[in-house]
Amino acid sequence: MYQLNERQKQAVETISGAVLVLAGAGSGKTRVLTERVAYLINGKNVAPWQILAITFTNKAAQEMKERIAGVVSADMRDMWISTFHAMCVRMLRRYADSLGYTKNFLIYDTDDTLRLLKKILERMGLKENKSYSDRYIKNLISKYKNDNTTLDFAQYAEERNPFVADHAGEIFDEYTQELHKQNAMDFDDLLLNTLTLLETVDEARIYYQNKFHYIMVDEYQDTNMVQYKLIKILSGGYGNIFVVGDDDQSIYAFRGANIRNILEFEKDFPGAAVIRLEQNYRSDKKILDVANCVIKNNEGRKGKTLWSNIDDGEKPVLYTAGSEYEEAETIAREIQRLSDEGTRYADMAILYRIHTLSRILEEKLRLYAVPYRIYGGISFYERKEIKDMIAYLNIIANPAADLQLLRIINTPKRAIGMAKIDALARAAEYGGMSILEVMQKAEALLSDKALIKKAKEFYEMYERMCENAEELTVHELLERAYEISGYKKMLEEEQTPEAEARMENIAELINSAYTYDEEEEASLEGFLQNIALITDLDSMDDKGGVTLMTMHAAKGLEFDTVFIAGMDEAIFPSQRAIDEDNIEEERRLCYVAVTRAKRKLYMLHSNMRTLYGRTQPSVRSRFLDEIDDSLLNEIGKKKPVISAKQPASASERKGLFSGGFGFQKKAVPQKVSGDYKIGTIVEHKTFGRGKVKSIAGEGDSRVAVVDFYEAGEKKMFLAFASLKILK
DNA sequence: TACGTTAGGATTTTT
DNA sequence: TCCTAACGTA
Repeated sequence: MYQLNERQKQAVETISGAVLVLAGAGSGKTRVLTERVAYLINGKNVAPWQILAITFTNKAAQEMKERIAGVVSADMRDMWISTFHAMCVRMLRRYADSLGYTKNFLIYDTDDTLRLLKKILERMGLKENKSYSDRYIKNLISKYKNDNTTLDFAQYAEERNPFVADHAGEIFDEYTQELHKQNAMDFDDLLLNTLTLLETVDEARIYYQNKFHYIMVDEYQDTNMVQYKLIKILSGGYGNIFVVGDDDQSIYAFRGANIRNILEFEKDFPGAAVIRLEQNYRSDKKILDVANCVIKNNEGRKGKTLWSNIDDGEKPVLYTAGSEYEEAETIAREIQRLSDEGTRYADMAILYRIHTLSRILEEKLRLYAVPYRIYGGISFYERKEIKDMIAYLNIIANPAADLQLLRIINTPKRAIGMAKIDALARAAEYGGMSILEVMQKAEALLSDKALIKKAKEFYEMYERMCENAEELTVHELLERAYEISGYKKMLEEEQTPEAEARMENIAELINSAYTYDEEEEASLEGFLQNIALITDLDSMDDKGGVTLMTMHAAKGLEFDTVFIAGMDEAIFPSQRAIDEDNIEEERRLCYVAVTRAKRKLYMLHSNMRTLYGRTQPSVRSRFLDEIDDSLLNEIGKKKPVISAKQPASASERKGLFSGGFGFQKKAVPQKVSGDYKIGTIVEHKTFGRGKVKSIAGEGDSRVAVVDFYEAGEKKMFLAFASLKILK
């Protein structure tokens, strides 16, 4: 491993006071963080329990733990290396009662939160009101909590969206009350309540301020207002606060991150040292030039210029395609070529702004037999089957967990529908008891015969699940619930690839429970209390395919070769960002995407694109225009060319990279295609099949007269018509 | 209650 | 275009 450079060394050894390290992409910030911990412990005799290191994801925390363990011999179990949320849970479990919760409070994840809000909105009769969608309200509440303003929610909401002013306050109050009644906190409450704890409970504040002599925060540009305040208080004892971040990589404003935290660090912590890490050890100089060219157009930034000693690669490529099909095919073909040259699939990635672009990419990768893996979408613990199984565990551990019970009361199907659920819930409300209790005493409490029967059946099943539960390990309980509930049978009978995947996921869950059971003090309660915070069980196992992911998901990763697809206006930057004038964050995203590449970078744009069912001419991204022409190897058509659903012409498919790039080695099956000519048989979605009678015009305005067999003669702009060429 | 049809909506995502 | 959620019907 290389020697630390001067700046890195300075960052490692400046241990007292406030320090801001502006660490550009690939500048070795993780290295600095681990070396610094090692320096504190080995060199300065700091005890591990006096150190607090905070990350954003479990994965990052895990990685840091492993790397520190490699360079430090001291016992690290006493050192706090965790995410913000895990840290808060730890503090709250200790002091929960001083905030009016019990120590075993529940953590509501996104899904639980949405369910609860749905219930409240329905109760208030706002279900059909489009202004009050559950997702929107959830985001608004989350933003409100993250911002930590002095406004109350009703005011906050009204400022942002007058259409929601009437009921915002009431919804929020209901939501808060309901959570508290359930002894539950949502993700944002974890942070917010910890802040309240530290602000109002002297004992807790003094304890932690004295405990943590050295505090370190990774990815500081992603912190929100509450997180900033937490850090501010926690470092109030010794004042040794060390944050690492890159304002140019702040891409999470939409979920509450506030870039002001990093921009104003020196104001927030007067006398702070600022260290810039600008030497990049990852990318070729030519790639960094592109990144610098783009990011320098941002106004609100600290200012950094990345440089690199590596300079033996090729110029980044800008490829202009005629259609998204051609774009995808170009990528697939080039990947195939690079693979033949010896680049491993796992060292290549395709990045895009929106998930929807992955579909066509997938299609073409399959066509060219390129192995790939798609990341994103739902994470392991958000999957339905996993949440269902967890719900079963939850009701075993806590019979009063109504929300969890409702989740699985009719999964698998038990003929307990809306009407029956309603009746049960009402009886529970009326009797002041849980729904399970109602089912237990069904005969005494209910009158409907069919309902009593169902309730008894369910309760008997539940009892079998709970039988000597205390003596069983978590994975045993899971296996039993899986069987007894009929969930296993349901999936087995489905006989679809989806059900197959679900079964594999549940097997994976049981497996992770098994691992947990090995721990000391393993208990069902312990397992459930931590599970809401775990998310990346499906961590990146490289099975060796090309990686497809959003640019957001790619932050922190690196690849030898990176393709950025869909560099079109309205996609990247997104239409929303253009409308709301949020271009700077998009530009930072572009910077992140570009700097993922180590040796080769391809940026692609298409002159024509079908998105959400509409085929439209597409203009190249403004970010591409910001790059000096001399830095890029431009390939492909400059002028928009007409293309229907298939790549335009046979001559184009042969040598897409006509400048000497990728000729095709493998024969690949192709669908019939060709250019529009008089006599071409075409198909239109509504008009059906027809024959081209004449063509006039040029470029975008090329018009064809088509004689449809059934609909008769129609004049069509080829650029918009979305005609399928049959012959 | 379950299933088929239709209308509307469609970024980015961790905990 | 495609997916989901909500609605109406057997």
